[in-house]
Amino acid sequence: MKRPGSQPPAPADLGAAELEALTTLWDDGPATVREVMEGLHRRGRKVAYTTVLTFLTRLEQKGYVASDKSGVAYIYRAKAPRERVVGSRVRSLMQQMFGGAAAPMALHLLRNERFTHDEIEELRRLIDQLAAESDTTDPEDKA
Amino acid sequence: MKRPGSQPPAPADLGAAELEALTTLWDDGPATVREVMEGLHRRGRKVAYTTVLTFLTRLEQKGYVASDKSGVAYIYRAKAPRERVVGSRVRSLMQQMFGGAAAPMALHLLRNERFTHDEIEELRRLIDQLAAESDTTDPEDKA
DNA sequence: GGAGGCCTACTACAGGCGTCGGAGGGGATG
DNA sequence: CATCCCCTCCGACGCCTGTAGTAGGCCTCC
Repeated sequence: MKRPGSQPPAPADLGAAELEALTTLWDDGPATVREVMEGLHRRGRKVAYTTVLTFLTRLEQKGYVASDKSGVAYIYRAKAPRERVVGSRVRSLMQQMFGGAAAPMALHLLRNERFTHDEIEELRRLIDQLAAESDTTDPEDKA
Repeated sequence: MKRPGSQPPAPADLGAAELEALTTLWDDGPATVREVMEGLHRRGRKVAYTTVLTFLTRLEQKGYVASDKSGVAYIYRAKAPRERVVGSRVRSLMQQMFGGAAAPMALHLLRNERFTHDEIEELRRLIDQLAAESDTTDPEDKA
């Protein structure tokens, strides 16, 4: 019972470094090992070429990236959608720290982090929208 | 350069299981190894007595809990404030997944999770409050 | 054709974490 | 006293992850 399939990016079996490598692929698009390495270096993670190769290989085994041989070197590209991975990590933290409840986490964020005017306005718009939906949807399933 | 002091709970050097043990202490108050074990069992983590002892010992080394010999067994109590640990984990995830930006994370949560009427109202109140503070505070440092 | 450079594959290793087992001490109980 | 039981200490093991060295293949440029 290690890792069942490989298609659907499982829960959160990614280390910090692996995740960062995957992030460079999300941000910069498909790339060779060398390019990913340069991306990591730019982000301040000074790792050796073979180390990056290891990350990419493991990411591929885990189903997060795919590679195509094209010309001289393999080109790696992210296979797992960023949103999916982000969602899964957020969920995981929510589970660990807030027993799976979203509201406390949202409140925590709003209370403890700083936001600009514009961000606050954007948040408010979204809240208003949620409130509107909630008014039209929830009455059905209230009791 | 392992772990400098031990007083201030460092970034996030806690495993999932260790964190869960710490959580039982937060939730149920100071407890013996056996009690923590029972707490973990209730939460669905079926671990052996000595395993729990290991968690607690490591947590103590890391400065997250303290123990006092009282009578037959040691009583362990959380030393690290829950809020502090929660904050640090949230920050860490925010760093990893959103480049350290709070707003995208908040928006992500609001967009992807479900909230009840009441929760939405509470969020709105908080947003309103932030907006008000922002109006009185930010104009100073706008340009 | 040999030297140098880039690429991949294989192997390795240390530290962290989850998980225990067994040894040893001390009080309670038959 | 012999047993039990509960507690703590020590040691261990396997897996995951970060990190990398080395070997071997292939192309290119003297």
